[in-house]
Amino acid sequence: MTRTGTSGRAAGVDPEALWAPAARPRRGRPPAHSRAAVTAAAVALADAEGLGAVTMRAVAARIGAGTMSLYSYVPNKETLLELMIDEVGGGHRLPEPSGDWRADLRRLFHEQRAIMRRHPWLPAALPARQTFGPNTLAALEYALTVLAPAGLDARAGLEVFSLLSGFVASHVTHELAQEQAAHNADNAGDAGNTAHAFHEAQTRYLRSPAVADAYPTVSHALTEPDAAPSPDATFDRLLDRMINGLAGAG
Amino acid sequence: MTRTGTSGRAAGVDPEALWAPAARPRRGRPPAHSRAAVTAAAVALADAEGLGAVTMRAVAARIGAGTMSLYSYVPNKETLLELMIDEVGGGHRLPEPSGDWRADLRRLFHEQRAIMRRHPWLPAALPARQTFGPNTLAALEYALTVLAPAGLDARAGLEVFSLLSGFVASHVTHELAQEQAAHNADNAGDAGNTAHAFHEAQTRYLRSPAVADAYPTVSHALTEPDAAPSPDATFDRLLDRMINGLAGAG
DNA sequence: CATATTTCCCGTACGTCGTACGACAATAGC
DNA sequence: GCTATTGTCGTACGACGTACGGGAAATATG
Repeated sequence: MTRTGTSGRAAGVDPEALWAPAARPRRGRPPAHSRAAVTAAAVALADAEGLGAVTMRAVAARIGAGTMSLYSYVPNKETLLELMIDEVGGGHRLPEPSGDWRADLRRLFHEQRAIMRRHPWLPAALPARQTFGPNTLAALEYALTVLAPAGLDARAGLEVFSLLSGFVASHVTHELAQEQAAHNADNAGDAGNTAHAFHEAQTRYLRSPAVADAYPTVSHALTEPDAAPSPDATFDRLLDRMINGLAGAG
Repeated sequence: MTRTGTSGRAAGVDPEALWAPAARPRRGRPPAHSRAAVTAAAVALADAEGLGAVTMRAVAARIGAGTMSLYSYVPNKETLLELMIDEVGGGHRLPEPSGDWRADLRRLFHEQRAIMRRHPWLPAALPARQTFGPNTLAALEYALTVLAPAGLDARAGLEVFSLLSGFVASHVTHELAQEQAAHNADNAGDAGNTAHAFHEAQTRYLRSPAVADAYPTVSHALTEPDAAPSPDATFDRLLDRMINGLAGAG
């Protein structure tokens, strides 16, 4: 392992070289793969088996390459994660701004939600990572353009974008966890059985006198079977409130 | 390594046993340390050298124990992280609800911000981890109690709490990153020199024609030296907006 | 076609991590 | 003392990210 510095921040790679089209030399053995192929394999792996399954060895195996061959295309794993994040950001469909900036923002973050649901590892991969690939920049440019008529300067626009993205990520994580829990409750089969058992133990704990006496409201709130309202409607409602709260009054 | 299941979710340990006072047996060799001491050492280590420095070996060394001795007090590292999170949650000072629920909420999340600034690893450790230790539950109970008169049921209250916590974490991360950048810009000394160089390369990239032409607004917004307004005032303003947006109208 | 040059492939190896296992040590009850 | 019980921790295993460098495959030059 090679850790630089004391915080978790990775060393960082020249962004120009990272995101440039990478002109190929005209001499020597041609590469058997490509950065895009490596990234796509990593994304597919994360989609199928979770972020924890994305190891250099596993990604290499998936494209039929030796482990160390990956380092011809990607300087290190941290960078590969940034490439993955930007790659899935290509799923955005961004129409022209309509003039109604609230509606445009809604559309943008609905797209973000859809992308995150398609790639459940994304919310976990995002925090504390700044990615400036073309797809990420495109989404950001769209948001800032749309927000300009709302009376927000660039600085405030960045803040709003970041907070709304964080909201969407956190909300999707919560959504998916709840759907997973519901799924586990249904089939008592062996798949996800340990997860179900853990959830039961947790509920038992939260209902125990030790908890229920000291924190009655929490105990009740967390153990109610909660007749979940439509996830889509909930998201819409919360997103609207966030947009109004954050960008509402100049 | 022992990974259970396909997602990154850890196996999970019986919460009752985890958070109970752990009555000591009256026979056999007495423990040389305690769960609290292990947790405190881990927190101190994270405070001093970052979350990445928290390894079982390092924590053990800090209290003068063999590495494997830690496993008498803590079932695994994931659980130790949960203990750390709850431990620093003990920093909350929660006065009686005043009747003005907006003011009470503001106070609560100001406390959260202060805690996160004191323990900069906390925002990174929080996401996708559900902790139900006494301090976390106390803060949650406070929030739900305070929110009840605002016309939110338990389910909505949980949502609001989770979203506001996420906001604070994301905001503090951003704050600290900016302060770090400002610090790096000042001293061209060797400490943080690579970080400074990386930031310069990034700025150069964001100003390059390739970026500036395609994403002019972003390029401008991200490379302006931005005369940062008072962090405290910014936080206050955003928190107010979030509170009004999320809990504002029934 | 032969050779030199450039580029890429990837087997091996190192250091680090979390943690399973089990021999050993220290206590309390008999 | 002896035995049962509990805590300590040295050793070891299987993962991980990745440095290193020898060999293979292509092109350029003659």
